[in-house]
Amino acid sequence: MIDTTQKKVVSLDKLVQSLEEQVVVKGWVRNKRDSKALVFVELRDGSGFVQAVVSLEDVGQEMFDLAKSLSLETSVIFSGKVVKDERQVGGCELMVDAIQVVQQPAEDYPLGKKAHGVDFLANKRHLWLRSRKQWAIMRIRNRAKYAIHTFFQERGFIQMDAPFFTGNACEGTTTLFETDFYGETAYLSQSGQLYGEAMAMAQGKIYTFGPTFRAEKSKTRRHLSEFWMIEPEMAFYDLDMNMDLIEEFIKYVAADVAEKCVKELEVLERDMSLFDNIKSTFPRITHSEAVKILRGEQEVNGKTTKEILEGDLQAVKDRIAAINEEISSTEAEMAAGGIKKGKLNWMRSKVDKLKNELKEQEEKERNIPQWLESAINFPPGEDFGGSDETVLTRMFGTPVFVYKWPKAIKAFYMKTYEDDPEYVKGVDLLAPEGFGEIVGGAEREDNYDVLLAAIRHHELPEEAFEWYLDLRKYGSVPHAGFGLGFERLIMWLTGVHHIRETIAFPRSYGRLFP
RNA sequence: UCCUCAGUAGCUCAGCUGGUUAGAGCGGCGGACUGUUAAUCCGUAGGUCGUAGGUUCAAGUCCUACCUGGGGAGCCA
Repeated sequence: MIDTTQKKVVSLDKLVQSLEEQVVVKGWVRNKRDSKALVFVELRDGSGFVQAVVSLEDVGQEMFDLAKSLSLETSVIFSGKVVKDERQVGGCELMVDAIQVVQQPAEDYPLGKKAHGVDFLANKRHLWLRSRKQWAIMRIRNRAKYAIHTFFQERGFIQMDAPFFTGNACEGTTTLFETDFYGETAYLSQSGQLYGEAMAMAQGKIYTFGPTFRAEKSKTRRHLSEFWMIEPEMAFYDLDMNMDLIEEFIKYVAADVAEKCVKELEVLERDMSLFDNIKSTFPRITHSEAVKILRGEQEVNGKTTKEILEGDLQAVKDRIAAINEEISSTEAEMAAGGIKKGKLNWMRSKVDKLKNELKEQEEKERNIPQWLESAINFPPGEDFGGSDETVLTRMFGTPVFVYKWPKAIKAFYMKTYEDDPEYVKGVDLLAPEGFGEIVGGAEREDNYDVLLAAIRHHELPEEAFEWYLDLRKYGSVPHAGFGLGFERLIMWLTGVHHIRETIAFPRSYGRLFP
């Protein structure tokens, strides 16, 4: 039994500050390697990681055998001396003098050290969260959330909570979850925006930060049934001010995460060029310009979509050739024999990785011509598909604002251009690297008659919008706001290619457990 | 709802135009190794090949339906 009251208990992220001291650490066994007189135990405690070294000479046979018997994810308390070791990631390791097992699992830990498939991991999400990569993502999510609140709080925004139960499908477009509300049909909220507008007329500048629900049977890596959204709403803001705010906001959050989550981004091997690209001014183009760019009628930095995409396609083809070459040469080498087992394993895992990359590249090879086809033949006045967003941001390499949208494809509450009534003052911010639309916003229609006409035109139940129309009746002002998909932002910041990894327990089509 | 790909050991996968008794690595277990970083060596256990039909002398392999999952479309953040 280790007397934790007599010794200094240290969290692993701070361990290096206690060099040459006797300390106690508490955590879980992440991995273990043993030999005749040494056991290496990799520990994690939530704050960080360390390698603990148990030497037979130091601890005696009984405790050494205990160390040897530790299995993955055993919860433990170790005491020992912190020693400097440049070979270790944290710069130090723990020379153990005593071990206490808190709980030793009776069964093998289901998650191995080798890669698993997505379905298996999703079913073991409650355990998957303990792994390094998920640990890093959850910490970045936490930091981003903190940064978002800080950003708005420092600028005088008031946080508000919009209701989850709503009486009507407010924008009338998406499929919502139905529930029973004391005998009445209620829906789970798909957006807090309309309520945010009411609060903005009371508080000036507000933001919501809560869950929203969409019952779309989407099976893509960008969709969730339950996700978190940040929805600021500002009185006396027009579209330009809205875009200024979005840009400042995104830059602030990204810079904060880049500064405060260095370790986490390292674990994720995030390509840090993102955080440089984001420093430049985000281009602002109208929907009509975006269409021209897609169709190849307008160049970006002297290049057309055709030139860029054909270049990308060639690069993909070269990569495929290179992968195939590497796979066959490695396999030939393996078949030739005379290779040590360790090396052979290494080669085998290399081939596995290459084959996976090959599948991805081949998918790209199939996709790019379709993307180009879709871009070049893009019908003016339509909304963008996923590939069009990818193509568009590919042209710039930075986030891009697309504003001034055709009225027909946008929501009823967006303000019409006074001098160009076929267009509305909506704006989307598209993230690069294929992450797609992360922000959707607009200046809201503030004229009572125009808004009422829009509600009727969209055949929405007028009585449900009476209170919303009231906002235009009593002291209506120009106002604007936007919605940021929190998980999409996290995807982009972390570079993970699946939105289901950005939230602790994702809810998506076909996934209710764990 | 539609298109598309997949389901073989606990996990990740191989299994060719159907043809003896179903393969590997990891993990497990037993043993060896004084410094290892999913990556030392030897041995060992582990499978009604998603389900149900069908074709055939013969089905993991071909056909049909269904189930489950991946990716995408639609819709969106």
